[in-house]
Amino acid sequence: MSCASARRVLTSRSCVTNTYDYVQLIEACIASKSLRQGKIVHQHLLKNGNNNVNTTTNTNNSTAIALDKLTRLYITCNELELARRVFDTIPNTKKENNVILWNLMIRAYAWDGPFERAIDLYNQMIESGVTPSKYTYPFVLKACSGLQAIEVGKKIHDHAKRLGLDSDVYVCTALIDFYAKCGCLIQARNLFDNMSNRDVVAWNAMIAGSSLHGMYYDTIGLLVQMQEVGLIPNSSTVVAVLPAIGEANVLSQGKAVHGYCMRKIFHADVVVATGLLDMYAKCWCLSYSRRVFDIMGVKNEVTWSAMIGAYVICDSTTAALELFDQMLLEGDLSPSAVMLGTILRACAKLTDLSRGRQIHGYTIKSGCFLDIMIGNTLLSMYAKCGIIDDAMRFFDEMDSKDTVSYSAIISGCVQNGNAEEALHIFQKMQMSRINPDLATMIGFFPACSHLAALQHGACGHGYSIVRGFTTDTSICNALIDMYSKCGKIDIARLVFDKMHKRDIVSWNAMIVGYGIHGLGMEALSLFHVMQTIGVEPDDVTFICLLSACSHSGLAMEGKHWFFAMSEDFNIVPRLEHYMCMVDLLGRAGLLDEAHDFIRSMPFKPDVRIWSALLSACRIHNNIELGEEVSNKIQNLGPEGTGNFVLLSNIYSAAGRWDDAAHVRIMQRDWGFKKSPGCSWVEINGVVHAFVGGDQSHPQSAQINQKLEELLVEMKKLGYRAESSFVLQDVEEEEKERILLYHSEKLAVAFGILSLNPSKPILVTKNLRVCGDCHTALKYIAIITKRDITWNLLQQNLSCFSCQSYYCSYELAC
DNA sequence: ATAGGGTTAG
Repeated sequence: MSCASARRVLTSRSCVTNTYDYVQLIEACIASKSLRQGKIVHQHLLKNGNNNVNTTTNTNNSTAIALDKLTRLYITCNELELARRVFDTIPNTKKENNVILWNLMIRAYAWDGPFERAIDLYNQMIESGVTPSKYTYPFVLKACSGLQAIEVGKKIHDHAKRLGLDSDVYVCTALIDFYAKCGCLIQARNLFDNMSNRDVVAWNAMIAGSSLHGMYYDTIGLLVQMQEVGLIPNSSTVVAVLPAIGEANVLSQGKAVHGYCMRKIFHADVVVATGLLDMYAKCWCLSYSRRVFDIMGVKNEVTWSAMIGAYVICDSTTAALELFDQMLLEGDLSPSAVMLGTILRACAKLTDLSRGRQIHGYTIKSGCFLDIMIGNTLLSMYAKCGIIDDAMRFFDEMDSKDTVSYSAIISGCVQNGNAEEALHIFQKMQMSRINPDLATMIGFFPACSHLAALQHGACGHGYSIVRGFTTDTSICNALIDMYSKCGKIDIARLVFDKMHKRDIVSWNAMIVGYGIHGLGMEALSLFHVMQTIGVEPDDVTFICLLSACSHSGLAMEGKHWFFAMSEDFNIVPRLEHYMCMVDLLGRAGLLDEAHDFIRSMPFKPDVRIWSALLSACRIHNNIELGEEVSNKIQNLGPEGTGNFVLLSNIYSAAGRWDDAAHVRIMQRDWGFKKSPGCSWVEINGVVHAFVGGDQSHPQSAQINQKLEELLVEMKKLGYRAESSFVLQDVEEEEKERILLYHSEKLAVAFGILSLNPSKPILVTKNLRVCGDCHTALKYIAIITKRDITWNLLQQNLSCFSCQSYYCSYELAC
């Protein structure tokens, strides 16, 4: 019966007497995919057909057949919910021998999700006593790999084995595909090797699995072997191979595959062409990507997404947004969640908050707002645009959070200068039983670095070893940074030496580590090693190297490498490099040279450049130049927070109290706030912070008492309060009191009280350590026989006495 | 076929 005649039957109100007629009507609807007509038949069946149900076994049977057909119709028309509702009304007794209908239903879920329902249905099928067929397994296993449900999949593998179906080519290929997609490449390979007849599909499953997990050499090896046994790679093989080539950045291999596609005329296939486009982008060949894109006859939504993504990968962010606009103008396609995610990442890269907010609105309208991937991208976009409060609120309001959500907020907090909150969220993450993965840890270690939270960092290191992350280069880079900033330069070097593969970040991080420890010669010799083994330094390397020279007083070497940078390494110095040089010359006491250097710069000096010089004026007590530089900073406008403090301190130290007060008043009038000097110490994983004169700590009384005791002992050894560091005009005795309650000393005293005497005390400070505290610490270390170490956070505000960022009392300063 | 979170410098 055709659909048109079916419509006639229904609209003529002629009586459909027998359910068999319904079956024919529905079959007509399936053939023409006519959902509307199908629903009308369904209504009739419900009204009239019910009368027939339960009358005779015969009609009952045919009703079941009609319901079976209806289920198929709804599946064909992508109406999964309707299909399921009809499916559930078919009595179990009528479904026992109908494996095909079960398979169809499971396939529908495996195709569009929710995957859980495919697995539920499979289990229900077994419970109802229906024996799965070889067609059942590919579907239910696809659902398992979609959910990465390894354990469930293994159980299903057992079922198949018991039914003797695992030797079937289809089932076995499905199993290989499942194991490979879930990362169980060894199991997949075992099954593959034991197969008696491997067809192209089986090879493709194995290749796709290796490629997906970035196993480049395995992937290419399989591709070669497949041809050796006489099989010809098809377009699916090519599509499977491309991601591995892209990830491994092997352009030559990518071109070879492209050539193969041309010969086989695969390149006209949208999927193949999109794969090629993406591969070229990952090899940073944007122009090739664009050429593939431009000559494509058919482009679909994925193609556009891939091309826009290609621009984002290659840092052509503006071009990505332009192409997106062009696509919207052409008007045929509406952006998917994946594409919106890509656009949001472009906004984040450009810190284009208004555009990001606009896309956020769009995701709400289009409903893909609920997609967890989109949620995470939005979260990260807000964090990268510096709107951490919005990011936090967004995070709290997210319905479901996964590892990525936590990783994004943790690194977001660190990026926005709130490392303490990052550690806090990391702890919450563990309480909510979401396991930190590799990327989480890469975000977590910098939080430890910022707080010098060595215990947290070392725990994270242990966890990373257990989880097998420490073979990863980025993890090791983060560890080098963490250990060196927590004062453990030796461990940092150990991590560096043990690394399987070092990239430029590893070398830079290690050089910085030496720099902040005042080990300029080690930094230089590492730089030398780097060159002898042929590692090309980048622009960051020179910033690291110059700052290392600066903090070790290696002015000559610094100057040499600054000029060599552009002459021998073809690296054009940026403003940052010039800043390092001003800092280097200034610290070395070459104030005039530094000043001349600023005048000769090809850039307009900004606040940071002048501040570097001003700090040098403070170190070398050059009031005249200090005043001049300070005026320059004031003329630059209200960016120079904190510089008033520097100038005021210069006056105070010289006893020019009126001038100092004048600067302070000016600062107040300009509405600047000085960030308070703050010191902290980590005790059993808890960070305790103190500001000067702080009495808010629960153990404040004990701390004060300890300090008074120490003062007596220190005086016996010859300590004299260095009152020039008290920048207020008060009596000597008062000055001694103020100095005693500086945040540095509070933190040290608390460390002595709380930590086992055998344990070293690491005190971290956000600003320069006061010279009196520096001296006092040496006495305290001797009196208490403790290993006490400073850790300074701000590069520009290094240790007052030795001008190293990080300094141990044992150092000769 | 496209796809979320990540390391170094100032």
